[in-house]
Amino acid sequence: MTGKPEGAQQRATAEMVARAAEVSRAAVSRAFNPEAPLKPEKRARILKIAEELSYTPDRAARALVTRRSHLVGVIVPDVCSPWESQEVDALTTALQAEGFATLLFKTRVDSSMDERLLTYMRGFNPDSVIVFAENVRPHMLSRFLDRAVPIYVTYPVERRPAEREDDGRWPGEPDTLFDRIDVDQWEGMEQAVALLAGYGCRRIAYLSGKPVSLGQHARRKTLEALMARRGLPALVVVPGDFSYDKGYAGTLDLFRLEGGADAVFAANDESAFGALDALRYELKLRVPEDVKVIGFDDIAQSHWRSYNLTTVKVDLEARVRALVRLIQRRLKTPDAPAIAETVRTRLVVRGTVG
Amino acid sequence: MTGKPEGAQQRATAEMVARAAEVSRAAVSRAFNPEAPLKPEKRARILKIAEELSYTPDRAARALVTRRSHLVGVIVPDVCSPWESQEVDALTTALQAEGFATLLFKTRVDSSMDERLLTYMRGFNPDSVIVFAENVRPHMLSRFLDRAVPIYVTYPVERRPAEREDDGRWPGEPDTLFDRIDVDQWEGMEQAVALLAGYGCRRIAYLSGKPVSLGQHARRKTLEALMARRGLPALVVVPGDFSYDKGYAGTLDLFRLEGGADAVFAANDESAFGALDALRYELKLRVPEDVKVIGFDDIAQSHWRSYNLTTVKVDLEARVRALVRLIQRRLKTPDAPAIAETVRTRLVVRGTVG
DNA sequence: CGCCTAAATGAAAACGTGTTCACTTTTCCA
DNA sequence: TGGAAAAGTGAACACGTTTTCATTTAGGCG
Repeated sequence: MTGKPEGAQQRATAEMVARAAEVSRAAVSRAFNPEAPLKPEKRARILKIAEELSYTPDRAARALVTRRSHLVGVIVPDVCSPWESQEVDALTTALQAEGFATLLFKTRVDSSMDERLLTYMRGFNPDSVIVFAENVRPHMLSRFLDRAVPIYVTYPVERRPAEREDDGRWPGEPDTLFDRIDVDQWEGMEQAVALLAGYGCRRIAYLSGKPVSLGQHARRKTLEALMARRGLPALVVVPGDFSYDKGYAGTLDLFRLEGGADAVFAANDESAFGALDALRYELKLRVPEDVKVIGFDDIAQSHWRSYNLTTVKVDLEARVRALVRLIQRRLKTPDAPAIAETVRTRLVVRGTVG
Repeated sequence: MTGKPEGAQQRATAEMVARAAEVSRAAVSRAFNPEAPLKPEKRARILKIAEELSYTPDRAARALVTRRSHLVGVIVPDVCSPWESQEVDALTTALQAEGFATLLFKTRVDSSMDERLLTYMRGFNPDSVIVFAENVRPHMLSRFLDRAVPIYVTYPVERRPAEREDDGRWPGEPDTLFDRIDVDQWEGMEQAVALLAGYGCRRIAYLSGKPVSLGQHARRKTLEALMARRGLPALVVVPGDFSYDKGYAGTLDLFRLEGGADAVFAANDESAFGALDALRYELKLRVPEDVKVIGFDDIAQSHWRSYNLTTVKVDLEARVRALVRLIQRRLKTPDAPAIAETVRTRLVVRGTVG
């Protein structure tokens, strides 16, 4: 008994279908391309025979001549993270519906973007590349990928002030080379700060994510700007790395060594869970009575009864829709000017505030 | 300012490298294949020039002639689920290290396996296919994929009794056509039942997963066999679908309508969280004092303080290692007999028991 | 220095498809 | 019915590789 049993026929080829249908190979090719001119009854006959032989055009061969692989490279630091897996899930579904396939690659968010990974990925000829690693800056990508390949970097920005303060990390405006999806963090965070202020919170702590993440950096800047507007005291910044464990430990440090806070604003939901558990089980504080907690993302776990987290929701569906729309547009008109779409955020109020 | 600026040169081709290095195209090809005969200094020169032109062999073209795409198709029902995302993550890392890329597809676990998806996927010529959808039976796959493509179905089985009782769903032993990774659920569940019995639990409920899942079905069978051995009363089966919400609702039903239980054994960790929250926050019962709870998988969230779940851990790393090992073996010797590797399970004791 | 063997090399043939370009057939209108 | 325009069709080329097969070059030994 072998893994490749006797009947292991090779895949059917267009040539074989052509022979069986007594037409030319070109006709077979045209049968699978709806726009190509071909007499309807002939197309039907060809497709029928193709079905019987279970023939499908070989995408590798097709890619060679059409310059379209229908592959979309997706670079993600950590598929395990609930937020990223949610994003990969939605994206894969959307791409699949449009005739693409997801080519998944992993990088480490704490390493600078691996040059080898980009070269490696390029070998597969993706039609497009989506980078969810927030530490990746476009100028890295431009060195290694063909300009013809549209690249999408999801880069969360603060909306106001329009000028970015810490621009050393985003030099020379190379971002206009790429289409971009921006997450407007202002709106949701404005609502969050308003809510906290309404409850009289003054001393607010920010439980940060990995320092290399541009997104969490923007989050902190936004928070500081919003608090300054309301005349609140300076933000207390607690180092973190997006993980539950760091959220837990950081919160312990905050309350044992740094004098605590009225509210903890976490860079993402997962670390907010860590903060919650530290407050409740280790520090014996009540949430929301003693301390308020707010997260960022609104992952599926946030509505679980044990956490029931108030959080700033990013419109993931809209983000994925925009992404796919931009890819299609770019592939259709490669020379169109680069554009940036913006995705909104809004506060979801649950049990950890009020 | 356009998305495809003036300097948008096409990708370098072997032909261009050959011309620049004043050698033949064949030499360039050989330079990238370490086993191919080529004078060392010449290889070095070619590689240097290739580097300068940032040339990489086109994998689509290469696949056409070598019949190796270096693509591995992975079919997953739901990337969002913590367990599956953990598996995809580990697998992607391992495949990447071996020179493969993950081609990710999504199906719905509650649908019967979509035939269109398989045909669609086949068009990309994956070297191998890994199916994590537990409802997929091999005979579906054999109709749509070439026999030359090794397929891996992860199929959790009960170890003892060796004979499977409900074999209608796994007809005619077609499984020997494919390499297989089996999860031996017996060992870990034996430990779990022993622990529960030690605490005097007699009325045990099983919070099941989706009915179509062969894995959860095997889990129930194993549990029943283990309980029968110890002379425990019959298992109380609560319908579920692996989700938190169903775990929550199912547990409410169990205690309000079915008379409750001493212990709840959930088909996976996520639904165990639902059970826990229902017990604590809605039914006002104490865990583990009033009711014990045990999960299955040991996902990352299980050690979070709010849950701190006792659970049966599946050795994910071993499973992924075995998977990659089997793929390599099959690609090297396509005619080798099909084999099945077994992955162990063991109980991780945390706070929800004892 | 000359022969024989082994290693290195390039020309050319695949691999399976899409597409151009002539060519043939059909359709439509006068 | 004739002719022109339109539509349908097939042969051949291109896409970028790997690999076979002659051929050339280098190497070792007498």
